[in-house]
Amino acid sequence: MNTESLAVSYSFLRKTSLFRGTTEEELPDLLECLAPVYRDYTKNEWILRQGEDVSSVGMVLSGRVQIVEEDFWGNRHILADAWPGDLFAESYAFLPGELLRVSVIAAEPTRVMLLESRRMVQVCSNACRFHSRLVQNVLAEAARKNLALTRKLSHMSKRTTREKLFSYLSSQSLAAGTDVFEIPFNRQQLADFLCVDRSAMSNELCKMRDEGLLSFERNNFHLKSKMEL
Amino acid sequence: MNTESLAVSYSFLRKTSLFRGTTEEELPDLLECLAPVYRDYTKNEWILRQGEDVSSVGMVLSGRVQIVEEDFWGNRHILADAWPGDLFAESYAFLPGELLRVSVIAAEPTRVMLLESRRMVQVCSNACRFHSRLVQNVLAEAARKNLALTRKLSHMSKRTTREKLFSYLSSQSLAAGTDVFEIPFNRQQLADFLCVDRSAMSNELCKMRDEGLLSFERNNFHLKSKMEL
DNA sequence: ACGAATACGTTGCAAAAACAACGCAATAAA
DNA sequence: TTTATTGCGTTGTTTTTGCAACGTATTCGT
Repeated sequence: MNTESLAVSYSFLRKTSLFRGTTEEELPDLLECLAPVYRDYTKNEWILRQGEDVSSVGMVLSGRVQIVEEDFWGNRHILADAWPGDLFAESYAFLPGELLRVSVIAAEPTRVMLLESRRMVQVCSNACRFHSRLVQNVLAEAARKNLALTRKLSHMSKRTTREKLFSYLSSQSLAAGTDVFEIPFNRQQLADFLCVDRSAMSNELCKMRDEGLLSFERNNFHLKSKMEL
Repeated sequence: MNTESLAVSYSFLRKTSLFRGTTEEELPDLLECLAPVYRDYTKNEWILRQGEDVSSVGMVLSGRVQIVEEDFWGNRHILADAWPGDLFAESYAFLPGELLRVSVIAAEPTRVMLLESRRMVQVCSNACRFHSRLVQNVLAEAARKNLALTRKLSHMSKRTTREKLFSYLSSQSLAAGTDVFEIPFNRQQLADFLCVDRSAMSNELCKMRDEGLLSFERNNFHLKSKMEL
């Protein structure tokens, strides 16, 4: 692990969810105020280990990291990838005393930026309005993630594949505002998202179609209301 | 719905997750700066409706509200209760343009406080350091919720009841730091949490015990490591 | 001490899901 | 054009689950 402090491209940062909306001119001041720490890791090097108490938000600048979980028996599960611009450990950083339940490892040679959460929310005489933007972005990201998790959970909490499908499709339909809509998944991806078997799901989908509850072609669906039955 | 603006007890507010850590003296200034709107609702009166675009965080002051979801066919599901001190619609409030996918209804005669999210993150000449505390609290709550959802999801994404149990118990064991630990659920609550049938779960648990993978008595569990097998 | 309520395990059966294997059409690559 | 590859549906078999019903020990209220 190398801790040289090299420059980051402002244009790159301004595209990230964290710094979105900051102007070219205020970004340098903001960065100075945040006092980021830059670190370089080789492939397969640990960035954060399960059990640590972190107080900084991480951002991938280049390369790629994996969020992994080791269970009681030492089995390792990959929970997520983080690509350039993505944050990691952000939930833990804002919860002092909460120990990491996951580890973060560099999947490739990777450079990251660490931002102390304290500095992100703290008052700072000269950069308050930049902080305000930063806080808005962090809150919006947390909120977005929260809603996505809540929605996924509401589908997955259904007992049968049919109910999971209805829950998901109903949600998509309401989001689209019409009973005819397109989904962003193919069958395998939808099955993975709902945590069910693809063929079983495909089967159920066709049964539902045969019963007249809906119709579809590829990713295009049409939910039938009670009126149409 | 009544919009009288009556006082709130400071001692009550200081116990809520949102205002935790504020001092008795700074709270009045902070409240003035936040310009809360107070509203009273009768039983079964809608507070927020699906499809609305909210920009304020709600807090229940007295009574109780329910977060409900209406699906494509009009079936109503109760997603959660919010009690005095609890927030609602907080994820939506920080996402401008994101339309409510749930409704909020008063389950009893209820008084709520609405706080514009803009005012919570905005710079304000005289109360910056109070805002800093508020922002910390909001972020910490979002982070806490996020972690809880992620963990629950990681259990629920397992295919079989046995795997769900292992995922949950392993997580509890790691949190406790020992292989002997207590869980905060009885069997029915655990089954509800993992979204499986109680009797099927009980059955699986006993099979796992008979196979020597773990032992338990009531809420006390002991996970056996590979060494012990 | 008594009956009621609760928590938990157990069993059998029917329903549903996972799994594996295969066929077919559409698309992409050679 | 021919040959892989991908996406999707279909079928049959095995495993797992949900569901309903019941037995028993423990707790609780009176």
